Amino acid sequence: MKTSAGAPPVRQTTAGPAPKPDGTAERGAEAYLKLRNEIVSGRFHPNERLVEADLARLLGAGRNAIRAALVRLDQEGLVVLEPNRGARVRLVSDREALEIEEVRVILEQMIIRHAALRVTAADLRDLRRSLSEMRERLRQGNPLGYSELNAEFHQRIWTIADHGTAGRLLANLKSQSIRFQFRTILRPGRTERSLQEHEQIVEALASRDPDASEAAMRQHLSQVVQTLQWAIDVQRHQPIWLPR
Amino acid sequence: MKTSAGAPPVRQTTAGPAPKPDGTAERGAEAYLKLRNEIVSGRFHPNERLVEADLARLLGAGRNAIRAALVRLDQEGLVVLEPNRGARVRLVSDREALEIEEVRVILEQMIIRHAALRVTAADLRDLRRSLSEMRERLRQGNPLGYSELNAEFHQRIWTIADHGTAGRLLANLKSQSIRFQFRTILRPGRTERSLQEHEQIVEALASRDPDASEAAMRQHLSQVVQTLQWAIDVQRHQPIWLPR
DNA sequence: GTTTATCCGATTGTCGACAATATTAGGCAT
DNA sequence: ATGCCTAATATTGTCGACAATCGGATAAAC
Repeated sequence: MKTSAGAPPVRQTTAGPAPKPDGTAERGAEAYLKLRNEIVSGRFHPNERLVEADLARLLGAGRNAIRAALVRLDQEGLVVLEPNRGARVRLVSDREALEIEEVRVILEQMIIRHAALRVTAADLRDLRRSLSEMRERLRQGNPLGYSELNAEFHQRIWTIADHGTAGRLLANLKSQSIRFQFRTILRPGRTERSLQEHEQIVEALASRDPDASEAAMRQHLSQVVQTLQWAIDVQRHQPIWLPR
Repeated sequence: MKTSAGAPPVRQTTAGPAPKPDGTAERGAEAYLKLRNEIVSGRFHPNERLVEADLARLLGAGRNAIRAALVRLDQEGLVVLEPNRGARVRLVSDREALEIEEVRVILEQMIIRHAALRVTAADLRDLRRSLSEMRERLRQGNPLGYSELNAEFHQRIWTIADHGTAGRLLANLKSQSIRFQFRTILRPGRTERSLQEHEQIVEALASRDPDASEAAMRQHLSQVVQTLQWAIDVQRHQPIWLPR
C-alpha cells in the first residue's frame, strides 16, 4: 500500500492545530500522548499489532513522529518493540500486574509520609472536597465516575508530597496496570469500603502523622491488591476487554 | 559542518558488525547502549549538549538511530530533550539524588524480602563468593574494584528475588544516580563498614528470614543515604566531575 | 556604552524514496 | 486435506535532502 496515494500531505509546516499549551513538549509529543491515551484507554487489544502507517493516518502525524512515540512507549513499558517486526501492545501478565501493584503499594506508602509532613490546610480542604464528591457519585450509583475521582484523589496526594521521582514512577506503573484497574473497580461493595478507607487516609493526613498516614494507606492498598487477586482468579476463565 | 564529507557511509546494508548476541534488541539498540554507557560512565558533563551529528560520528551510527536513542534516554531520565533545541545530559539535582536514593531504599527492601523467600543454596554460595572477593579487593586497597563488586552484589540479589518490575525500576534509578554513586564510594572508612553490612545481609538471607533481611538491607542503605547526604554537603562548595 | 535589529551558520525536524526484512498467499507434491 | 516451497505483498529500517528553528555575531540606533 502506497501511503502517500490519496491523503493530503498532512502539512508539516507551521500552524500546528494544537499549539502545545503546556511547556513540556517533547519529541513527537502530540503523537505520543494521543497514542498513549488510545492504549491506556483500552482501544487496542494486548498483543495487537501497531502498524506505523496506520497509526500515522489515524493520528494525523508523520511516520517518524509515530516511530518516536513507539520508542518512548516501549521504554515506558506500554508497547513492545521487536526489530523488523514492529510494535505490539504489551500484554502484562497476571503475575506482572501483581508485581506492579506491589511496587505501587510501597511507593504510595512512602509518598504519603511526605505528604503528611507537608500537607497544608488548603490541601486538606481540597481532599475533603474530593471525598464529598466521591460520596456524591457513589450515592448516584456512578462507579465509573467514582473510579475517575479515585485516581484524582491519589494524584492529589502525590502533588502534596511533591516527590517528583516517586510520582513519575507511580504514574508509569499506573498506566501499565490500568486495564486491570478498571476491572477491580467493579467488585461489588468495593466502593463503599474504598470510600471509608479514603476518609481514614484524609484523617491521618490531617493529624500530620506519617505513621498513621502510612498505615491508613497500607490498609487501603492491601484491599486493592486483594481485590486484584480476586479479579485475576475470577476472570482467568473469562477474560474480557474493553469494547472498542 | 557537512557530516557526509570525509567519513565513509558507515554501511547501512546487511552484515551488522555486532550480530546482537542477546535476544533483547530493540530499536536502535546498539547506539542506545553505547550512548547510555558513555553517559553513565560520566564521559559527558551534566547539561552538556548532545549534538546528533557528532554522536552519530562518534558512535558510528546513523542520525536516526541516535535520534531514537535520545528519545529513549529522555524517557529514561538520563537526558532531557527540548523541542528544536536538542538534547542535553540531564542534571540531577542534589534533592533529586536524595529522592532517587530514597526510592531505591524501599525498592531494595521490598526486593530482598522476595529474595529471602526464594534464595537457594547455590545462590548463597555465589553471594558468599562475592563477599570474599570483595574482602580481597578491599585488602588490596582497590576501592574502585570494590565498587564494581558492590553493584554486582546487589544485582545478584535482584536476580534471586526475580521481581522483574522492581528490578527494572532499580536499574533505571541506579543509572540516574551513578555520578553521585562514584563519589560516595570514596568516603574514608566507608568500605569496611559496607562490607560488614553486606555480610549481615547474606546471613539474614541464609536464614531465609524476610524481616531480618529487610532490616539488614535497611541498615545498609540508610548508611548509603547518610553518606550521600554527607557527600552533597561536602562537595557543594567544590563540585567535581569525572575526568574525561 | 547599552540596547535592539538583522543576518548567518549550526542544528534539529520532517519528508520521500528506497533497501531489507517479515508476512501472507498461492501452487505443488504428497 | 496437509505440508512445503516460492512468489507477491506488506511493513519496517535507513538514508539523503531540505525546511524550520535556534544561537550567536555583527551592525545599527539611541
